Amino acid sequence: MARKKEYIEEEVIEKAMNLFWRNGYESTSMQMLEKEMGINKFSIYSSFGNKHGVFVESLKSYKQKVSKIFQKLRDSNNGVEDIKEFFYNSVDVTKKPNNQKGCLVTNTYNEFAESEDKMIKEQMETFMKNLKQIFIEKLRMDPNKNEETILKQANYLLLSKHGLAAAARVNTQKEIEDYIEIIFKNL
Amino acid sequence: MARKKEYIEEEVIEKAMNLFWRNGYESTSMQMLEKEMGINKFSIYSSFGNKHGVFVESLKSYKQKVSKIFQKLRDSNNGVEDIKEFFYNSVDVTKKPNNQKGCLVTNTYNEFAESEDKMIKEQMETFMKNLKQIFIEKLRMDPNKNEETILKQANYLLLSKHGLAAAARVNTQKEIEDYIEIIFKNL
DNA sequence: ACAATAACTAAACAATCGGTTAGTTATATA
DNA sequence: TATATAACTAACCGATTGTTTAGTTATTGT
Repeated sequence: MARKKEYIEEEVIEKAMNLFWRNGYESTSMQMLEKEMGINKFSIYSSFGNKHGVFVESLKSYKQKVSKIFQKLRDSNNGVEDIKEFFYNSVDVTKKPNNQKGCLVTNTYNEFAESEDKMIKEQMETFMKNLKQIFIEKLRMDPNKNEETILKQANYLLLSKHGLAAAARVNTQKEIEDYIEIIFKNL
Repeated sequence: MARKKEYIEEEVIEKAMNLFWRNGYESTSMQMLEKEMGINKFSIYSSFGNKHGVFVESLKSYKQKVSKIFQKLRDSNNGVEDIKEFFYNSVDVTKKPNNQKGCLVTNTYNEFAESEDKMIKEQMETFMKNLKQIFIEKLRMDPNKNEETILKQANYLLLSKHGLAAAARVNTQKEIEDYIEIIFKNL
């Protein structure tokens, strides 16, 4: 029928995701996206509608990227110890390609905290809910914990994880390690 | 010599501060500032130089505003328990005027994490350093803690406070209370 | 090989950004 | 009261924002 696309949407979205991860939503312009994604505005708009659409797809791409770490946590069987391992994995900067800092979801959560963007907020909610559910399952592996304690501690871990992701952007590796150690002393 | 100013700089800066607090730096435009401060651009620029200048003064205004809570913490004598009280005070939304969320310093810390703005970064550093020093003094009130433990726990509290301020923007009062309780469980 | 059509380029769009400036108004001092 | 001068209004600046569109190029099915 007609001409082929000269780019793969999944590939250019991953590049966009890295840019959003580094700069946040507002600070990332269409010009920057053009350059980073290697395609021009027309292609971006025809593939993803608008800037917001690029961002939503980037978030999905990010979720897919971290789903491996999530799956590893889900599949493990050492309870709280696995969560600790998960915390360490999520701040391991050596694994991150371009000096990426923190967690894209947490950054987005913060940047959109006062916004009314339903689509983004919904994505955030489900992400957090999933994570909390995994925490609950891991905590249940300890027969000494009752259900009330488990729910409280899951909440505690969720907020700690949020704080950790925020801290990962500004604090040193050493400070973060000390932080994680004490987090899990309280469980 | 000449005409009098029709506004008080401290007053309009407090209004600007509330706007920055709600929206962050980038998302706050000069137009919004004009409206909120009740004066026009010329006056803003003649009093504060530029947008950045308005923000720096807003940060100072914020520091002054929270200095009472800081002083209360400094003056108290119950060690860790006072820090816990301080944590509760800093998230007490009922005391906040216009649905303000979180802490302006922490929001700024996050927003400027990847920036090279030395003036802002320096303000952040001194703020955090002061807070950490207060934590250390409170922790030293416990004779059972050695100096190494104190430093680690001060770090832990600083990052927890950071996470708390971030969480205060998106989480419920209940979740936050659970979080604070567990933070102080083992200190 | 040709016509249909989708993907490309590049220029332009209105709106908004932070910031400036020419011209007017008010006031303290002389 | 006259004058110097600071504070005001409001229009305007160039640059950049996200988005659109007119015109060109490449590929496909017939």
